[in-house]
Amino acid sequence: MATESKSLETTKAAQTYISELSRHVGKEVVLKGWLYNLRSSGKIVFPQLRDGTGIVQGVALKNTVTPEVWEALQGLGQESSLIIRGTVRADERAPGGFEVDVVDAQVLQQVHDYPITPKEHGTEFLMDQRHLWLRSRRSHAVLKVRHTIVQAVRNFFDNDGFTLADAPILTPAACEGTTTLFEVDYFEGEKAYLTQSGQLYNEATAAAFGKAYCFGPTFRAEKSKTRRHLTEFWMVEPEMAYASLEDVMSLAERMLSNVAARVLADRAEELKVLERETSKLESIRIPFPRLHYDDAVKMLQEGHAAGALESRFEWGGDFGAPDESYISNRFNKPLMVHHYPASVKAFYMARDPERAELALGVDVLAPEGYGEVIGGGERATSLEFLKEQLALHKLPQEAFEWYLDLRRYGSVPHAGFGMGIERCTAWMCGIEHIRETIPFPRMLYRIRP
RNA sequence: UCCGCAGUAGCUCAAUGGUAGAGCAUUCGGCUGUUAACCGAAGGGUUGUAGGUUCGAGUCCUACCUGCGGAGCCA
Repeated sequence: MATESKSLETTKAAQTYISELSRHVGKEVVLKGWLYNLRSSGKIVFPQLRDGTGIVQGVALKNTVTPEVWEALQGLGQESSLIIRGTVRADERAPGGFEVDVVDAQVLQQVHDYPITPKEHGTEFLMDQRHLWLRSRRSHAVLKVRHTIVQAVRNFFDNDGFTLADAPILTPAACEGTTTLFEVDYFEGEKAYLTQSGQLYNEATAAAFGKAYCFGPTFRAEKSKTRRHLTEFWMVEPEMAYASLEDVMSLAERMLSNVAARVLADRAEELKVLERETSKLESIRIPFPRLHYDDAVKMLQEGHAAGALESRFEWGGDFGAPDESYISNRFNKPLMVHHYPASVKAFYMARDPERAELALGVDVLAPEGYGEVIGGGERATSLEFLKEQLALHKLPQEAFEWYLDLRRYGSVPHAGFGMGIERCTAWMCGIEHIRETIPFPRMLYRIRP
């Protein structure tokens, strides 16, 4: 239910954004946005305007505005689009510190039935209304933090000598397992899949640029229904030629501490909206604790003996969610667990020369139960070893010939990692659900809106 | 795929097996400083679907549907 406004004359006026109001105190400005909330008290109304950069309260008195303006503001519903002309005034009573004394107002569209009210709502309902929920303070704050994380990550790599060289999204074969691929039926005589990692292509670009990274969407057809999973998520993957496991761990901790510092500096307001304890982010500083898989297993077995864990963890397995939480909760910083058994890691992982059963891999486990945010390691360099591994993992060698070429022509030690942007965002924001960290989440049982 | 939980007004939730209710939202009225404003009034329901038990089912039973949480797997 909506009524169109007839005259849009004032839309031509130069717009001031709410975030810039401090520079316009005492001056007249034109604000263009949407009604966040309206309160009225007889002969005074308080329209709260939202414009994407902030929220500000306007004040209109019946005897200081024209009858037309007064009438236009009466009974205006949430998210009505409108333009306000008024004078900026510093006011301690206002949440943002400023108010606007309304001189003129132009309603572009009156709205009366906006579905998201200022009261509580369930997640299912809000997710169905995601296209509108994005306008809320909370979504706005989370996505602003995401934006800053992406920006910080890219700046970090750009300033560290990395070249952005994106990996393809349509691929002919799996990078890791074949069970979690989305199949695309388009290329003649051949099946294609949506990428589940840019990893293998990064190894090619690292050999071309020395240090390269890709940043893009990733698809996993996992039947996972947890707060840590999306079927479509964004991943940043750096890869370095002439680099070791040690180099990758150092890169990961430098990047994460850099990102945390950026979020603290640029998104203080948003962290406040999200009621995030900033001390948790302040502790994300170099160096991060490092734990050998053997020692992690010992820690888990002691945990079981002390009654903190239900089942006794045996050497050789991969950690389950409760195991991860138990270990990472013993540290107040991100924890780097390295030297996993090769059997639980991907085929391209390099082996520990001293102990062939160990892979030179590392997982970075975020504190507070956020789990694995980074996975990476050193890659195998030997052509023969990789051929064996492909066979062992029952992967078709023809599909990987181009990859094997990287070992035929100038094979060097190299290493890299992948970080899930959404998991990182959920952690920095301190929110329960990863699905709030992406504008339009795709999950098992959710492809709309 | 497996285990557990839930579906009642637009939304969030109540309702011993006995007349289906409240707050918010909406509509109307009141209020010159409201902060999820407040006060008064009105409209709003095939209780997820289909069966069953019962004099009587929102409530008990069965199946299905939808969603949520977790496991496995992963970032």
